[in-house]
Amino acid sequence: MDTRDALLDSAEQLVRSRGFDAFSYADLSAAVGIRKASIHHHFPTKADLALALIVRYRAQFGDTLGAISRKSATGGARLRGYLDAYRAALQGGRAVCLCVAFSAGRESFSDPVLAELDGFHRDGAVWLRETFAKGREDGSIKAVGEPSAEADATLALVEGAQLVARAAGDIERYDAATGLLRQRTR
Amino acid sequence: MDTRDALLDSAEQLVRSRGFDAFSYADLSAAVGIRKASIHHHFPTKADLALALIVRYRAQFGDTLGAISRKSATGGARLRGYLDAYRAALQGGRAVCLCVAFSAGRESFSDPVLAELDGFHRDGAVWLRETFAKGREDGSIKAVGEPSAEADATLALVEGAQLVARAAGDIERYDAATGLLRQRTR
DNA sequence: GTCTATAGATCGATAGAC
DNA sequence: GTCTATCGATCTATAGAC
Repeated sequence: MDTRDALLDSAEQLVRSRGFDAFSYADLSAAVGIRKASIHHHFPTKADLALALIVRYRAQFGDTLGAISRKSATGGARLRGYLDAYRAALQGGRAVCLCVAFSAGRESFSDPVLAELDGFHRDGAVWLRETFAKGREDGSIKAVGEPSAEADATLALVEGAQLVARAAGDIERYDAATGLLRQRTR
Repeated sequence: MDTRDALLDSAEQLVRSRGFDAFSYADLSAAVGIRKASIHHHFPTKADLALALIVRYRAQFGDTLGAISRKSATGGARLRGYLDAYRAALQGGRAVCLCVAFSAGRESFSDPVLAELDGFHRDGAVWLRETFAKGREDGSIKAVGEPSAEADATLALVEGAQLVARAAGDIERYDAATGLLRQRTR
């Protein structure tokens, strides 16, 4: 793996576990094993690093959603895959997904970063809307209301569940918050 | 109002709009109109300030929930009051409530602060559980599942809705995320 | 209780050798 | 592309006069 990717990987982990404002190039230097000045060669400013992180994350998460779609026969299976993906990102309660971390620190970011963050949320809402529409058609999700309203509610639910679970450092909170929704897929 | 309260008020606003790590005693000094060194007289360390903020917020929010309970005749009315309270805290999309801000920055806090934060979440979950139980009895909330599961889901939903709305700087996102739940109270 | 002054650390970022 | 060295700004916190 080249240095740029290693920097992005370590930076993403630091953002997700500590927050964007709470880690420094010194932390990143220690994690990757090169000097602070060398990081600036790859990402001249921290704003450049933030943009690279969110662009990569949005693309990767789009791939993840595509993979869930392909292997899920029903809308309910898709929704369970989505809940599982956010659950895995919690790392047992020691991190949140990058979008939650970025949403929480939105004051620190430039407009291009905020635009990507908004795009990430819109991507997720579109995918969820299709998922609920499918689940309503095939009967694999119970009591489906307006799909776009279900999508907006589900996006907020999983991000809030991550936040609450992370605050307590306990992944049980995520399961408790998402339990009713998961039950609707059985 | 005495200086200590003025400091807490300004600090709370700064935390909710920028995040705990992203404001400094210099910002607080400018907001309140006394010198940085004078702030240390009231709150020797920033950790002391954090604890005072969350303790006060937990107590105030408990009062708010009590007031909602007293003026609400049904479980549904209580739930609408809860959704309204979190909506008002958004300040049009320019801030989040203190618990969301603290949850997001949990790495910056000492154990006593995290214990208060957890207490805040437990208080809210207990109140919501009673609210859903009441709404199920009096028929003012539709399709109520297990009250404690409804409570955990609702807490995560409103915190996530705040996060998404704040990220976009648009309170419409809060209304979109909470619309289905609100509909269940009609 | 508020002030001036400053300590000591850390921050993001840059210059220039190799 | 990575390094040493360093800059100027900012951070939390303290000392001591008033």
